[in-house]
Amino acid sequence: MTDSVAAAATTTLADRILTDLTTAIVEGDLAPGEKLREPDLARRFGTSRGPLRDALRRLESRRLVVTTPNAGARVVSLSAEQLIALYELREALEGQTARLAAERISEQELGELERLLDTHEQEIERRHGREYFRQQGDLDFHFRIARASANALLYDTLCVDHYQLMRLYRTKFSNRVGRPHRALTEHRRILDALRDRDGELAEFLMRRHIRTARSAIAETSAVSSNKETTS
Amino acid sequence: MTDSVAAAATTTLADRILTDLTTAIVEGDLAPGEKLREPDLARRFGTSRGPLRDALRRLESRRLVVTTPNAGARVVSLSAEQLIALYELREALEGQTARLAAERISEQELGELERLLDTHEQEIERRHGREYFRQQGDLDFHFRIARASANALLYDTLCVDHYQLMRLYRTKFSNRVGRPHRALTEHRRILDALRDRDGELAEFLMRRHIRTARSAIAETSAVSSNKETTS
DNA sequence: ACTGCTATTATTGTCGACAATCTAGCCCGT
DNA sequence: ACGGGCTAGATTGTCGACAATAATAGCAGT
Repeated sequence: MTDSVAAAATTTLADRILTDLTTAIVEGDLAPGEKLREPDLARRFGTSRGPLRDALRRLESRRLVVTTPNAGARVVSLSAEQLIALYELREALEGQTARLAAERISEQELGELERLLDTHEQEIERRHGREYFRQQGDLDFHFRIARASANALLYDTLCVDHYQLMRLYRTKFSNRVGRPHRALTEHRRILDALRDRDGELAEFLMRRHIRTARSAIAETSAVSSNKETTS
Repeated sequence: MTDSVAAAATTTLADRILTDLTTAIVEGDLAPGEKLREPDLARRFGTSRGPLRDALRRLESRRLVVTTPNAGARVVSLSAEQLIALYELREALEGQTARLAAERISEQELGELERLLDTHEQEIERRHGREYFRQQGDLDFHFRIARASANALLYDTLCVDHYQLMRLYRTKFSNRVGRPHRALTEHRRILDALRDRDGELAEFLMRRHIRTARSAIAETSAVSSNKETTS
């Protein structure tokens, strides 16, 4: 489900710690900026510090923790500037996945995408479309396109290296009224472009779609930074 | 020189191993696909396996080694398909850096880029422009633009995570006659676009520039795979 | 000779302890 | 009272040894 090719059945301790720590961070159990003390965490997961350090290193490569030599690891805490940078990265990567997907997506994948968007529409209409599920679904749409781009490196960079980071910083900003409908429409247009095998248009629409989300963030953070300077 | 902000003066053992192993891989001292046995490497670098495993994990995040659980690490060995995927990733990332750099680059950085290209021209003319130096210079141009994009995440993804991998797989393909001149011209056009603050054009030119290199690779690998099937 | 199993070996995964470094609180001098 | 240096505690970095898993070589049987 998560990885590309059939993952090895054997699961090492560091693997388990990695997933547990990841959920702990994303669910907010470990707050952004919080110090991650190796002895504490080792006790918490019932292992020694060896596998734990291993897991921390992998979390670092997924940008969920930042480490400074001799000073340990902290949960990542993105500034508004860094969050915008993340969206600028997404815009580039996902634009390319859309372009490539238009050339390479299969009929079956097109059908699955269509059904996915139908589900989203229903969710939004009966207002079960509350944040949590909708967000997951939104990312699901984006990641299926990444998979359809048939570029494992692009897929990994997006869906492995930055997936949890996006999840972590998504909650706070995508709750403007009317946005779900708008986003769904944008998704449908992108799907149309894919079906037409129009890579150029698919990229254009995908980039604009992400840029829209980025703008919302930029506004929000501008407001909050104003509040800071005012208070 | 390598990192963005002033790197901490303290250098841990894992850091030293990381750089040494990186050069060993890029210089070809460790061949692609070669098994990396932890006890051997630990002896080679005169440390224990702890810091070595640490370094291996970081090399994994830079995609220079691939690790499978309980089976150890190997030096990366890209297939033609994966190499093309790398260039598709570069096209997306560097196109975006060019676009952003057009908005954000300083006059001083513009001047430095111009001087760099002048140096390249001289190198090419007196045919000191043999592969090694030219490649370094080429990457230098690309990375200065990444820096000028003022997006630390984009810069790191390109210049930290994928730099050595690009170095490793660059030697083999960029030696077509006349290509240096052509590439220099393309670089100058990109610089023009940056100076004009024309982000859209800068992105277009950068993407085409990288796509050209990718096509050369696709041809070469097609030829070699033909040879394989013929033999 | 070849296939399949078994035992040995080697390599990776994990652990606890020691050394080096950083952090925090205290004491002292001005 | 305030600041600087010093000591004590805690935390990270490193090491060597043990356990678990995988790879290999040898052997037996067909």
